[in-house]
Amino acid sequence: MAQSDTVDRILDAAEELFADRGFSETSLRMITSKAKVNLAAVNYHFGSKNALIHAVFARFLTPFSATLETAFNELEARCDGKPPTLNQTLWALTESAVRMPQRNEKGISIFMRLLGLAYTQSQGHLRKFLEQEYGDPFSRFMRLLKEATPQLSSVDRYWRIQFMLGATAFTMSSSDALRDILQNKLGVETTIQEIAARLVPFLAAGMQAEDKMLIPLPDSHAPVA
Amino acid sequence: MAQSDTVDRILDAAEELFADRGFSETSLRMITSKAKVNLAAVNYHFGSKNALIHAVFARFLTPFSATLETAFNELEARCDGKPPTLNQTLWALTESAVRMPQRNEKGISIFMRLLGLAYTQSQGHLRKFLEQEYGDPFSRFMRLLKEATPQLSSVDRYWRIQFMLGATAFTMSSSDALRDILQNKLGVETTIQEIAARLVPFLAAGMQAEDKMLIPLPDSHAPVA
DNA sequence: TGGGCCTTCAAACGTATGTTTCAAACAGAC
DNA sequence: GTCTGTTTGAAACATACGTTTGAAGGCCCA
Repeated sequence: MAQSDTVDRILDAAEELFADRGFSETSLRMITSKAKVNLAAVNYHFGSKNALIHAVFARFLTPFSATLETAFNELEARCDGKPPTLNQTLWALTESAVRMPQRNEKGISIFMRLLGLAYTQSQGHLRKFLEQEYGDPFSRFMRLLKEATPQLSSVDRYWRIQFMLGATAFTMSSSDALRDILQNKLGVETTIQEIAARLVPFLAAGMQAEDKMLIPLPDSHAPVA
Repeated sequence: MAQSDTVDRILDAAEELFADRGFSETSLRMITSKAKVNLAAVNYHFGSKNALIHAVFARFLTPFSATLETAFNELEARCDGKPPTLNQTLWALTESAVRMPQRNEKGISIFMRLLGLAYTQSQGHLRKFLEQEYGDPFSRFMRLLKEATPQLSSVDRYWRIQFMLGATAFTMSSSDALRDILQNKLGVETTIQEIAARLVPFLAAGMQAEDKMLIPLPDSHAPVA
């Protein structure tokens, strides 16, 4: 198949370049020359650069959200009635991500970085696209988190979820570089699974921290309640 | 002074636009028209767009790193001999940020977002600039963290610091958008101080989580209590 | 008042971008 | 083999960008 070959080569090149340099900083010419296809191929197959960005996300996110859906189904079935714990919920997500069939060894971390970029760069179109295309599994995850942390106020939970997202997206997105540093400095090898194994307890502990405020702001500043 | 007026107006406009839209997505023409100065003024006063970006950071970071230095000094003096605790260290940082004299009410949050962007967008020149200009207080902060968590292995500490950085950078880098969402969904107003007050305990709890691993590695679907 | 210096201004420059065009190459069906 | 619809190719398009230019304006001090 000439077509699907071209399409996939474009998607592969775009995915990697976007993850390396961001969306605006990656030109169609970089993508097409890395993919060894004609410049016009992008607009022919995808219609526009924005549509290509969406396609890159869809290629990963569509199967992933299906995997996640069944993982959540199994989890809820196993807990019949009772809400899953925070650890179970986090682990169901982590597992689904790690188990995703990967095109290559850096598949997952590339994609994590893309998600982080999507969240950070205020590319309006991307946010809208992700929300209306994959809002459902996300809402479900949020619901599970809510049921697993009934002791938190809505506002607390909201922010702590953001903190979790941040720690995850940030770490995963730069895990290649971080692993290299660790390798050089401490001579330790690390797999993405091991990172996840360290991350989940960190997140769970943070999520369940009891106090909003351990230390009063010194002197002149009124502490935030 | 006509000059300093122009320079400051450019810096103000640039700071805000960069925070809103990122560096590459903000053109000099947007900046100069928002600042109501001539297009050439940027290259005249700063030399280039990159130099302008550096100047935006320097205007905040230079006084901030001085404030931070004295905060660390005071903290270590107060603890005479003993290493400051994790919470004290985190708060010293947070406090210094919050106490910075602000040009306007959104000063701090704008700048936090800029720092987040600097960390995520892999603008090479920016990273190099920040490292060699403000690397010292950062190293000192790292040393304090190490002394505050002697129970952690180097590897554990390394990763958990990455998690903290991630949660912070990521949250700050999108804090405006997040606050908007929160405002619309729950009708709650949030200041950057309140976000910080929620973030620090989250980080401290995660940093001090006792277990590396509650859950078996993902080959088995075994759940966790 | 006039000369020198710093600053502003409008206009242009060269380059890079996303997108379009249209002819050539190709595939499969009859 | 010829025809038809799809895919590639090289080139051009219009636009936006960062930067440079050279003249005009404003200010201070001799």
